Amino acid sequence: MNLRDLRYLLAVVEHEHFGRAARACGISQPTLSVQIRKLEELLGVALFERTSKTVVPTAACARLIGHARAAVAETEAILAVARDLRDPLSGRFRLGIIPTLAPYLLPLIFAPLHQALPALEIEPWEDQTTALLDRLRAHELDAVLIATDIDGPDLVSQELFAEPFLAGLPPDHFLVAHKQIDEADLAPDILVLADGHCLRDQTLAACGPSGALGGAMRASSLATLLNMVAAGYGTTLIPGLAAGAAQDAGIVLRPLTHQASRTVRIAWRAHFPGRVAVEAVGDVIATRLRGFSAASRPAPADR
Amino acid sequence: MNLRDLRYLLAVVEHEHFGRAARACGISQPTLSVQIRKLEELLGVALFERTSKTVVPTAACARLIGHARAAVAETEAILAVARDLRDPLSGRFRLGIIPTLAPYLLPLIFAPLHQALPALEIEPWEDQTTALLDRLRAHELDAVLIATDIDGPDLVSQELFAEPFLAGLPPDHFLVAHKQIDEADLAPDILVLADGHCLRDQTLAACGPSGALGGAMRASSLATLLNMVAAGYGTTLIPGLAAGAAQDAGIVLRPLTHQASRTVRIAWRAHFPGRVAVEAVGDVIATRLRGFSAASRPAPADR
DNA sequence: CGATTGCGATAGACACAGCCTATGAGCCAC
DNA sequence: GTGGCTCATAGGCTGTGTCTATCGCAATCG
Repeated sequence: MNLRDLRYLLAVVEHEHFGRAARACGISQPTLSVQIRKLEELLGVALFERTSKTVVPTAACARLIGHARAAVAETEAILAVARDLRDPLSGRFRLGIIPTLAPYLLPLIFAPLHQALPALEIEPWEDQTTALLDRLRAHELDAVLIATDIDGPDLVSQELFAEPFLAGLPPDHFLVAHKQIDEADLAPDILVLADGHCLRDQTLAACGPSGALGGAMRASSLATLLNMVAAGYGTTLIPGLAAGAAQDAGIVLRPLTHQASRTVRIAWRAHFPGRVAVEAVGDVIATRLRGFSAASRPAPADR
Repeated sequence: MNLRDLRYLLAVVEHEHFGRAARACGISQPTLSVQIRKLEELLGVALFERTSKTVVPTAACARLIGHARAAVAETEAILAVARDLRDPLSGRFRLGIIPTLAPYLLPLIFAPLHQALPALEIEPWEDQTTALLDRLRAHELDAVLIATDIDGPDLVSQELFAEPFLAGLPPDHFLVAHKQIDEADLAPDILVLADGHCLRDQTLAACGPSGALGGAMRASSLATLLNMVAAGYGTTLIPGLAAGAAQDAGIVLRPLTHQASRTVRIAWRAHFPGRVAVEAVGDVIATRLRGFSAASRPAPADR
């Protein structure tokens, strides 16, 4: 049985006239006659009582058309829903973001995203990189914002912007006297985040593994870390976007000699059909952050 | 869009695997891939996120499958209902019967009909011939039992049995002395039914138009007529099937010289698809009444 | 009363859509 | 690297839905 046949059936029921029903269906009358006849043979039931003057639905037909109408209506609904869903820049967009980025980046991009992609409902999800990638692979996220390179061939990513690090010092630290600080000089009393935060690895990579970096001193969040540095427990690397928060906490910032930085990227499943939405989101973020790394570097001062 | 495509869609959603879904649908995997691809193009929406290892429905797909399931279910319902309706010897059967026949014929045929056609629900409708034919033409009846020939080419009929007439006399009527009565002898004081009853016309045709037949004396029902005859108001022709009722009323019956009779037939629309049901009903009635006219005639005594 | 009109059914030709098999391309495991 | 799994692609075939042309029937009209 075919949906087309059901439409034909409904048309004949409505018009009680093969010629007019055929015209309404955009087909010729013989075609309609043949198709109705076939439907009757398929169902094993006479659907219409035809004379040269009248076409009247049989009792059996009356029992069937309700279901036929419902079936046709459901397929119309499918088309209607599909039409609504057609715009890839609409609907829910579940975006994972790492914790050292989310609190500082989200306030910057929320408004631009809403303005550029008004139909896209961004649903942020904050977790560490590995958890985000797991959820991404499990189709529980549509894209993630991370600061590391990604692995397998199942995921692809795009660079959005470079986030420079700054040296974060307690106000009374002896390095405060320096205008610029070598990453390695931070190592002796550097504080880092707990395992799993990519910022921890990035800090260690930039400043070198200092055996001294207080074993117990692993902050569970960047906010905690900032407060500990401000309280004089040690130094740390501050991601550029958190600079404001660090200063608010009372931390003194200094540019780094080797301009250590991390690259923020958006990643998604290689086969994700909503790729255009991901790229649109990425573009908005990259545009909003354009010039950020340059501006926050000590140098050119041209903007 | 095609129902087949929706079935394919549901299969892929269920199996999350093109090969197995194709096998479940009884088609090859390439065919399924192509059809799903076409459906996606038609809807303008990606339905599945495919990798070499996994097939996962997209969010859009999840929004659609409910409707797809409903549409498929409705068509299954159509097939199921049609299966139930397929037996032409089942369902409602609206049977019109003329008033001079119904009370006496129905008790005879109800049980045989129910036994022979248990799935057929006979719905009797009692009215005069012209009203019955109107309703028949209006598709409000499936067949009618009448005692006249029918007209147009839109209706066809089949003879069921001959119903002989008997002379009906008041017990004290002078003709009671005769063993057999000539139809014409009844004319002088004959009573007839009201206009519209075919029995009226048949009586007049058999006995000849007697100018004397009391103008005001037109009974509205055969039962009334019988009682009036029994009370001595006149004579009449009694249809054979009403013989018992006539005797119960106190009427004396006598055979007729010319063996006047009427033919009971079943009629239906020439294009009525339920023709087999009509003929089955007719057969049951004819079988039940077989030998009736012979038996009620005075003669052969061989049965 | 024959001609015309309007109806659905039928016949034959054609084109397209769905199906197949064979093959390709990507990924994974051994 | 090779074999095996996945889905995608290509090319050829068949079935069927479609058309136009025509028929048969019944009602209407001049």
